[in-house]
Amino acid sequence: MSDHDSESGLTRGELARATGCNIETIRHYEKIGMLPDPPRTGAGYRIYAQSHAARLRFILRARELGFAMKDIRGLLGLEDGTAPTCADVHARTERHLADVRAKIGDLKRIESVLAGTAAKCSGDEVPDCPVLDAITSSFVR
Amino acid sequence: MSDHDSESGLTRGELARATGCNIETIRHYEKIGMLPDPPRTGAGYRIYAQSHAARLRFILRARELGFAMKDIRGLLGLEDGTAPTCADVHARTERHLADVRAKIGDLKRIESVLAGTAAKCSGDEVPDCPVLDAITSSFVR
DNA sequence: TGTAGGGTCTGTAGCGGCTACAGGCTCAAG
DNA sequence: CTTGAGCCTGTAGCCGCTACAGACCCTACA
Repeated sequence: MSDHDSESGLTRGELARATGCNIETIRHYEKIGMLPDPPRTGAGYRIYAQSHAARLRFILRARELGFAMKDIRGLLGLEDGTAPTCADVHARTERHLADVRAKIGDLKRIESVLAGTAAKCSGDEVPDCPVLDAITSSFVR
Repeated sequence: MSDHDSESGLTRGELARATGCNIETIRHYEKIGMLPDPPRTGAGYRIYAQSHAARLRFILRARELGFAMKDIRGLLGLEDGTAPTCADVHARTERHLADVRAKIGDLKRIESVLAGTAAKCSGDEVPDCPVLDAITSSFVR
């Protein structure tokens, strides 16, 4: 199978290189139904079309944006088999955005505790490490 | 075993309630060596001392602060069997703090992409959902 | 035509950090 | 003496991959 026998038609390795996705991950996504099973050659090799690549790229970008797998399924219309409406997508995005903001808040609280305690300790000889003390007595949230 | 036969001496369930930790998690931490095996009654019931409770609280707080398990091991002196020096603790905290800040940065980039795209879409009838378009074409990082 | 090397195929096991059973034992209260 | 809660062990499952092993196939070069 050369690179040029048709404009499309990628092997699994080619798809992996084209998308930057780990080759095993592609198989994984097929197994869990995130990517449709591609057609095969006589010998059983997968042949991916550009539509597969587009879908995989979508999944990878959504993942970069922190969407959970079940959200990505929803965005792809895999939950009930119907294409999601614009309102669906909007709602899902807003919910995810709220989660992201909450997580930022959590991490900022963590950051301030860590920064405060690390500043107290120069790393030199100090009895009763203030960092360990802070961990044993700090409450986050 | 009553609650009052000695000042200390907790069963597993009591320890779980006292620390807010899931009872199974305690067993898990013992299995992976984060908590020492406690002494047992004749019938095999675990009896935890206050030192176990203190250690478990330490682990739980460190976890709340987002430390990875291997860092917590380090903070507890479980990596090489020696108590960590103040400098060790400081370095580990600074490294973790840097990780936390990096994660905050990642999430903020994600937030801005999500907020920007969600704002473009009212959820009403719009051709070519801008959210899906943004996902298919946005790069984070 | 043979062979070496890459790529691909399948199935399965492992990671971290738990969580949730099943099936049995023990303990305290009534 | 029974009942029900709690404890014991071992094992399996969760997510989202990742990494094999062992077999097959395909291409290039001699």
